[in-house]
Amino acid sequence: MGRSDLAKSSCPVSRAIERVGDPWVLMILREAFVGTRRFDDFQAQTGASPHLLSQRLKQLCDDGILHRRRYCDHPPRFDYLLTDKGRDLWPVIITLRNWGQTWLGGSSVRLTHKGCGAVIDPALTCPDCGAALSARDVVAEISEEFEQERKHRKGGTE
Amino acid sequence: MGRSDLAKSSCPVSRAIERVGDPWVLMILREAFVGTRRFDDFQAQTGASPHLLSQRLKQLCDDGILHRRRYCDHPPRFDYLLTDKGRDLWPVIITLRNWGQTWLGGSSVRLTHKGCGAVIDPALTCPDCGAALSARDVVAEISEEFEQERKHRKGGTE
DNA sequence: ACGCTAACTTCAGAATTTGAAGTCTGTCAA
DNA sequence: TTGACAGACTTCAAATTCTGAAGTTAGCGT
Repeated sequence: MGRSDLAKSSCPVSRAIERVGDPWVLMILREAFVGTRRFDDFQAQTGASPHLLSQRLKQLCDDGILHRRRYCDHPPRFDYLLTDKGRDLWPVIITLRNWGQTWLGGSSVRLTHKGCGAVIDPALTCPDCGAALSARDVVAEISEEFEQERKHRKGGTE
Repeated sequence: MGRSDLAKSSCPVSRAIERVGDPWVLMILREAFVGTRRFDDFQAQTGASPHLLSQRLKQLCDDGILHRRRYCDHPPRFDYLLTDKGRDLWPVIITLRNWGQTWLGGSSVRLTHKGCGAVIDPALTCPDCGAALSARDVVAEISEEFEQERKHRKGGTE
C-alpha cells in the first residue's frame, strides 16, 4: 500500500491517520488546544525545527485543520488558529492524555467541566444508554466496500 | 527538544505520542482491534514493509502494548496480541474513526453496543453529569511542574 | 542607523524508509 | 526424498525525510 496511499483507503481510521497520524502534528494540536498560536511558540513548545514546523503547519492549513490568519498588517504577522474541523480533534488528544496518564504517568493535566464544575476524566460512552465503553463492549462491522479491499489484499498480488 | 525527548516531558500527551504517535503504530493498532494477529496479515493490511513492521512490532512489545505469543511449537510460530495496556488505546482509534467519518468520509464502520444493542457513535462525556463534551466545555489546568517546563522553553537557551 | 521581534527559508550531514530479494524452520503431498 | 509451500522474519541499496545551525525578510522603536 505505502503510507501515502492511506487516504485512498475507504477506512475512516486510515484516512484520519493520513492527516493527523504524525507525532509532530499531534504535538502541534496539543499546543493549539492549550492556546498556542504563533510560529515561534509552537517551535519552542514542540521542539520541532522551523523547517519541519513550517511544513506541518502548511499541511494542516491545506487540510483545513488550522487557519493561517494575518493578525497584524504592519509588519505582516501570522498565527495559526484551529478551525471547526481542527477543534473536532480534541477527543483524540484527550484520549491520548487519558491513556498517557493511566499507563505512563507524568504530572497530570486537570480537566474541569464548565457545565457542572467537576474535575473529570472524559470517557467514551454509549449515546443511547449512557454506559461507559471499552473495546470489549462494542462490535465493529466493516462496510462491504472496505471488506472487499481487505480480502483483495490478503490474496491479491497488490 | 527533539522528538526522542518527548517521553521525558511531564506531559502525559507527549508521553503517549512518543509511544503511539506514529502512523504505522496507529495502523497496527487499528488492525489489532479488528482481530489481526499475525505478521503477514499486519503486513498485508497496513502496507508496511516487513522491515518496518518488524521494528514497530518489537517496539510495541517493548512498550507492553502488544504481546508476542508463540502459538505453535513445531514449527515455531508467533503472533501479536493486545495487552490490557494496548486494549486501553481503543478510545484513541475510535475518536480517530469518528473524526475521519465526519470530516473525511469513507465508507463507515458500524459500531454496535453489545449492552443495549444500539448502533452508536461513541462520544466523550462528563462522567459526573453525563453531558457530551467538546473542546469548549472543558478547562485544562496544567500542573505546576509542566508549567515550569513550558516557561523555561519560552525564555531558555535550549 | 542599530538592534530587535516574528516568521520563516536554506542547506548539508545524519537517520529513517522503501521495495525487492533472501533466509530459516518445518509441514505436507507425491 | 524431493519439491512446493507457509510463516516470520532479515538484509541491503537507493530514495526520502529529519536535524541543527545559520541566514533571510519586513518593519518597529530609539
